[in-house]
Amino acid sequence: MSENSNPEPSNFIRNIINDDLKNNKNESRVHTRFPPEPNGYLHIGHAKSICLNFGVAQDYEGGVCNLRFDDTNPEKEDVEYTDSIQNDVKWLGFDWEDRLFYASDYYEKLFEFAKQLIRDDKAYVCHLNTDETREYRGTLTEPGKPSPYRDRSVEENLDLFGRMRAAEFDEGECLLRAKIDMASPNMNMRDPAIYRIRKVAHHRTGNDWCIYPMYDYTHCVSDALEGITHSLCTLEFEDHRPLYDWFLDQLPVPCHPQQIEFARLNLNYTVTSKRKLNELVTDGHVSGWDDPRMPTIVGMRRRGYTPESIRDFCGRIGVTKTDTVIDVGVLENCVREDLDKRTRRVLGVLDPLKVVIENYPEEETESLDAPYHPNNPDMGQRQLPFSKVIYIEQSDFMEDPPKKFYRLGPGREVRLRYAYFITCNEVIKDDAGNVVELRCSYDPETKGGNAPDGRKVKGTIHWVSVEHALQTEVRLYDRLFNDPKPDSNKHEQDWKEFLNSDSIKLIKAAYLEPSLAEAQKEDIFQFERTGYFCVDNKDSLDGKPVFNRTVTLRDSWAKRK
RNA sequence: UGGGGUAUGGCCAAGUUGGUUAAGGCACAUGGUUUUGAUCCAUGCAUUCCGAGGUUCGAGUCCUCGUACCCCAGCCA
Repeated sequence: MSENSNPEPSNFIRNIINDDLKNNKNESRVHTRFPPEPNGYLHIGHAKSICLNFGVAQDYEGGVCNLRFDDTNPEKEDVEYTDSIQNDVKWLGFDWEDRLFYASDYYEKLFEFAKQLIRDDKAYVCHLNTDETREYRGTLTEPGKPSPYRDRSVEENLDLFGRMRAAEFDEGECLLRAKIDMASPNMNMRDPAIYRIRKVAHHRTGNDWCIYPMYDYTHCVSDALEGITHSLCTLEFEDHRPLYDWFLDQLPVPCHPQQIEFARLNLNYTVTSKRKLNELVTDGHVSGWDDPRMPTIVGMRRRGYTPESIRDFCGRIGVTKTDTVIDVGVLENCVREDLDKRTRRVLGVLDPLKVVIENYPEEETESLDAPYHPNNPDMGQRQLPFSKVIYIEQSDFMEDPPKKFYRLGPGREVRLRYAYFITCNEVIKDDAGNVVELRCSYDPETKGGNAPDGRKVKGTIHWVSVEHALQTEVRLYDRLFNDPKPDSNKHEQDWKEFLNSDSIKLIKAAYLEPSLAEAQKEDIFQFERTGYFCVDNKDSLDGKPVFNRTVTLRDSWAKRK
């Protein structure tokens, strides 16, 4: 591939790496890692980090990226999540090859390193309880004060730490702490915890351990043990960097990776905090983590978003240290762009209005050629059955149309896509005055959609033969929230009050062209003039696909109204 | 003056060591093509880079002083 066809994005992290390479730092290696805690499902925010970490590695000669589970808090973690996370990363199109690691792989080494810290008088066992620890820590503006246990001897600390591991203490009874600086203006340096006691089973190590290492201690050491060169994380860890470096400076680790922080992704009309996503699920506002309205990877997948579109999105938004809120429209646009070129066009009527073509023979059915893609003949074509009674979209008829309305109205002529010109002769209403049926006539000369006399029609509408239609369920999804910033802390209201009550519209019986009976799970189509739809990967049955609307088409007509 | 960060058009974002007309995408607007009011194509869209001073022949890029916003007081990550 030529390099100009898809130039690498320029961002501050790549600039740092370029400099490092120029200076022969890290033996000119580039080694990153994606380090999720397996305590939930991955979402679009994680996708940014995944694309960054794997993407950077991919783009440099010999660069690699590890998948590492930061599993140091057994109470919240589970194999359900390690499984789903691996699936999601793979689905996004990335490959960690044989480099799947767990922080829990390093428990024994971490324990030995901790003893080293004690021997060097850089760590001590502290018996302050939680409240006391908080008091001793001081506040943002006042320094903390040293724990009364801070000056225990190396021997005593070694003995105590061994007994912590041997389960001789209860949860919360004591901690192993780093001995740094209780007066540091950086709270993270005020003798942070290294190990705490948790008498719970770990999803991988079972009951082997009753003490678990903290993130700050574990992460930097894990990075170093794996030979990571650039440890990319989000902005809130900026204050932790001195501690990251402190641990590595004390310990005989093989290398000292550089932590670099970037801004996490925020999307408007969306929430991405794990807590809130979880609340949506447990409170039943959505059907699960994979509800098509969820910003989770599984949700977006079920919605019909493609890995390509998500990767494209992550590339377009850039990587900076600026706190920003990206317009979801950018994501939707990436989806449309990808789907436009890859999906087959089909006809489907979601809100049917019956049309009887009076001059069309009663029993006749004809088969019409219909290409799958207007700009790409390679995608082939299928046959469309046409007959006397068809459905068109309710919104494609107006009894009293405004100017600029190109569609059907009394006495008007339109083209049925790939079929004939029809003219509306009569409007039939029910007792309540609702339009229930149109009586039309067709021009046999216009088969295929062109008039031999050269006359033009302004509008082309989609349709489906009633007799041949596949009747199935279609779900129209929309944004989950009405407000651009549902979780802004400036709102007085609870974020859930901004839930969009119309985020799902269920159509029990939509009428689709019969070829769709063969659609397979996760196939995506464009229903002409209405949007992109994907076959639900859960509720679809053989021959009876259920469709989820991925995203609508752009609609400049709707905008005009 | 607790500490750490960030400020470039409606939303993102590029802008190496100061040097001509401040990339690009999204959005928006207008025109063209079109059997999807889709796609596609063309054009337009920051006398200005948070503000005020200053240095300089020349500053988004350097200096000074301000302002706004974000993060930090888990035995979570």
